[in-house]
Amino acid sequence: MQLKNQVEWALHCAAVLAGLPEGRYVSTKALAEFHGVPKEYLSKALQGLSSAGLVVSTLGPSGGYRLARAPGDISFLDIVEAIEGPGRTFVCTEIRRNNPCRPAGMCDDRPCGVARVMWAADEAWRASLRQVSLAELGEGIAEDVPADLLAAGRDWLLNSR
Amino acid sequence: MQLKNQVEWALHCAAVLAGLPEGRYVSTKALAEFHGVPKEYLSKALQGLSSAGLVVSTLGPSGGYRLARAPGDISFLDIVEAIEGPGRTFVCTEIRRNNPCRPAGMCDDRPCGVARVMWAADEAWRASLRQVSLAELGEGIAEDVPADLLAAGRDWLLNSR
DNA sequence: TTTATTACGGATATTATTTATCCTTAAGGA
DNA sequence: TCCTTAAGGATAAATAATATCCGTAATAAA
Repeated sequence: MQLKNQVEWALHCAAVLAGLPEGRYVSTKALAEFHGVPKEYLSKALQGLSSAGLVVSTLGPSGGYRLARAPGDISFLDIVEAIEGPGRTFVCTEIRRNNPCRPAGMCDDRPCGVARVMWAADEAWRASLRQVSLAELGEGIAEDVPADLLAAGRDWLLNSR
Repeated sequence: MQLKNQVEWALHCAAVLAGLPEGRYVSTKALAEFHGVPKEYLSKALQGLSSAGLVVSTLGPSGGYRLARAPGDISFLDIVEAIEGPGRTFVCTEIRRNNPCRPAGMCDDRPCGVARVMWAADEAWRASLRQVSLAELGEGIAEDVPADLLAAGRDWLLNSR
């Protein structure tokens, strides 16, 4: 079980967009070259962010994407779900119903005991992702990378057309 | 991203094994028919549990599997990892290295900020699974299913050959 | 107004993973 | 001796992930 690599790409793109000056757009092409990933496929990930309402797009030269909300209002979970969908990692196929000793309809109102535990773990995962925003990601990155290098990245992205 | 259905099968098999009298074995065939899943493929899952040391197998007629430890000493995480492997759900491909503005070797000692957050969520998931044992699963199931039905299931499994 | 650039979406191809099935081997019990 | 079993290798089928290609409409710049 592994998350799609588009999740990684989307998160890095979002991190980059979060660092840009208000109102500036960056194109798929620039994001793809900056991250060294295939443009056409990255485009699908960005469309996912767009249809989830996390980013806003605009057409034409100088078009591209920007965040739809403040970085503090976009969580990791928002982005992961935009790419992976809202489904759970554990899917219960109700194999308890195949039990030959089980009367039909028994406990059908209550989720299977196995699923209850697995879903609680899923929820712990989600809760962990929900509590970290792009703003906090930015703070973490600012501790790793000197400010002038971050600025150089911004300039590269904004002047790459 | 979805867990394999073998995870569900393995958990249900483990739950069943946890409810058996000490020292009794149940065959792949019985477990497969009880749960309504393909025997040959379930066998692979059980082999996974076996090579992870969670169950003990024995050959010949009246052979099969039993738990290797007390139900209280086997966690959900043990079983999930036996099937899915120990890897993380988020794999960092270090795309930050492709950043054209980044000096080679920069922060290579420190994991990427995106990965740090994703791995913390992975760890929350694991911690949640680690803290629930088969014994606790059994308690939860005992609340759902009347004792006589549980006994009927045990008998079915032990007398199915 | 023209032209270049862009996001968007559909169609398709390629590759990897999941989900099986089949068969042989060796061990164990009746 | 015979039947049953787990183990493991080989292979096939189905599904999902990872792309690539192309046409369309919108938009800004020239």
